[in-house]
Amino acid sequence: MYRQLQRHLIQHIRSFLQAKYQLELDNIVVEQPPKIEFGEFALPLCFELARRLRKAPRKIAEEIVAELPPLDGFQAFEVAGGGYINARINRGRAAALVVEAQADMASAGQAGKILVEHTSINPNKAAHIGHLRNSILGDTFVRLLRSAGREVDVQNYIDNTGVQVADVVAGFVHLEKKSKAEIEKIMASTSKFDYYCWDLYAKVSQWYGEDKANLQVRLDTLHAIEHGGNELADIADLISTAVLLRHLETMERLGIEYDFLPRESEILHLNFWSTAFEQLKEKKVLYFETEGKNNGCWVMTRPGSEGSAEGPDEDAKVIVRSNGTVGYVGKDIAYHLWKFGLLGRDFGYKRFYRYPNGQDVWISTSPEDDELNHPHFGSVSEIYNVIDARQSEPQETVKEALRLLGATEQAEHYTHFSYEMVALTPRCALELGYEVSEEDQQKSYIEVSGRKGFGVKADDLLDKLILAAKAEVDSRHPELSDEERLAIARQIAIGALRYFMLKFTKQSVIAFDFREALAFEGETGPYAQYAVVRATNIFRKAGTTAEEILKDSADLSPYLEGETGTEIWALWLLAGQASTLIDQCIATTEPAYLAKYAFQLAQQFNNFYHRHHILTEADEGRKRFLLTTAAVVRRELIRVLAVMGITVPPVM
RNA sequence: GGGAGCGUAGCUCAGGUGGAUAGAGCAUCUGCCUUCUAAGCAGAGGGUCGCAGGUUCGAGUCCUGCCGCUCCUACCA
Repeated sequence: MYRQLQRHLIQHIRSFLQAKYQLELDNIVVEQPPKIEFGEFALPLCFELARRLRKAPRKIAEEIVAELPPLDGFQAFEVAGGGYINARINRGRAAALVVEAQADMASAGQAGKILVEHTSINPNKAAHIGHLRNSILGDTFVRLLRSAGREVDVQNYIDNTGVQVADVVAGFVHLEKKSKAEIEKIMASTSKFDYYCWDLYAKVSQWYGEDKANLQVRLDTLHAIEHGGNELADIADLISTAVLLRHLETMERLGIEYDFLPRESEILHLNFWSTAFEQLKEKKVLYFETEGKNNGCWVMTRPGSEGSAEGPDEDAKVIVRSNGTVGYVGKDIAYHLWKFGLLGRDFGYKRFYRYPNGQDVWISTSPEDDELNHPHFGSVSEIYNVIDARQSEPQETVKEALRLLGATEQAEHYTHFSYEMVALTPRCALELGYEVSEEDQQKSYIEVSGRKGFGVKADDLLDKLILAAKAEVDSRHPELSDEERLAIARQIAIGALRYFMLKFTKQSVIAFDFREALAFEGETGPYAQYAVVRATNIFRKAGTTAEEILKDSADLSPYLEGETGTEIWALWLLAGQASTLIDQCIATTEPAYLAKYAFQLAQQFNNFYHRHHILTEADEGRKRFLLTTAAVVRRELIRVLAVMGITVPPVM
């Protein structure tokens, strides 16, 4: 409702300004007045006009208000403050729009498929809370896009041939002296092979520090894996596939699913790089350095730098080393050319995993294993890479390479969805039994490190949340079966976790603390879920449903006037802004706004719930109005929570 | 050295392209369960928006300079 009316208002003002002053404003700012009594929209444009028209803002506002023609759906335009123009909408009409919800549905899907890449955890250890932030942000953004009618493919990039996997392979083979068969036995004996690798990974990192020769083992292992077709590569494939499956299971617990898993092994073996290298050389994006410290390397000038006037550009980014091997940025350039359909090559595809709903996850594979009738991923028009802020430099390099290759359009639709890391508070680290140095104890947070085995595992946190929620549900609903209570506890735990990860803005480091993450009160997911449950209870006790109430609505305008009416109208207005918020979250790639909105809507509903007792209302018309109010808020709250991947239990 | 970001209540954080009296949650204190579930509601205290200048009708927001903190800046991935 709000989004639609706002568009009409801007259009109306624009054409009026053109007719009256021959003014063409490309950006008409619309705000919401600080108080609902002032109306629904506030236009500060007269302050801007004051300079151009050389008149006092208030004077201009009076002039405009006096001559502005009426607009359908709007009741009045008024001058306020030092020169604001406030607009009042017709409450009854607007409320009817909210009830219908038709006009507010996402604008017809724009053309062009979008690719969102998120999660991309190295398949050598269990997922931790930092990975959770990535996946939850990415998954929520996917849901935002889909709710706006966009077609989205979700990719989870698997670096199955990198050093991190090599580290664990070296750990199994050299530290634990395990054969492939013995590793397979370990896998079969545990349901959490990723946990086993977590500990081993930490041990290996320490082992490297003990002897320089061990570092050579690491390098040799890496090279064997990259080359492929040997025992170590087979073991790497075995381990990385097993850990990847664990990651999919962990994410599935949170309702996070993928469409395609491109692997680095295919990027290597299908020679994506050599094709990209030809293009990069031909377009002179890379040049061969013949002197200085980068002598013998293929390098790229850094974005923003003009290179040095004389002598070699020592600051240039090395893409191909002097020994002829390519770094990961090079492989990433090739991969991104593929994403936009500019590489001229494709992966092989095979099915890897099937979700309970029948949806398949595909994985990249060699041409021999390519399944018939597979879907094609890639060749999209827009991409979003959910990758933490530390990688912004390489991300810029890839984008710059696209630009220099002439793919300017694609580079513009390349978005690094950047976010800050999750760290642990020193208190939390101590609680977990880690040794914390004096120096670290003084810090406000300590960075999580998979290499040191320092962090909170995703599955552990979720288990802890479920346990805490279960205890609450047990005490509140002894009449339910254990199975039912567990199902509810799971929904609450997921709601708490997803909301927690979304409530912070992306650029804020989350200093993780169990006390806050395990909270179910205040600004949390369960708070919003509870508001919906309360609304549901009203309809159940009234012997009807919210859907039924919304089917036929009378004229609500009589109940939206006066002091009480205005107070309830504020709730309607907020409920009518869901689509505005979804648009805003997409435009700014910031899901936190939606979390904030959901909380505010729940908060205002709880307030309404407390002040207006619906079932004992004697006036039938008024009772009907209050029920409609609850039904509308409930529907929008459920819708917004669903975009955040949060479902609502039947009772709490 | 260069680049990016951050600094707002005791703590954790919001504060679209400058706009009306700087807001939440937690914590502390005071009330409210015979009512549609108290995972809730109402209220109180708590602020030199890091510091100093500048831009203008107007600055937490923009510019400059300081102070403090973090990350990036390898022929590792």
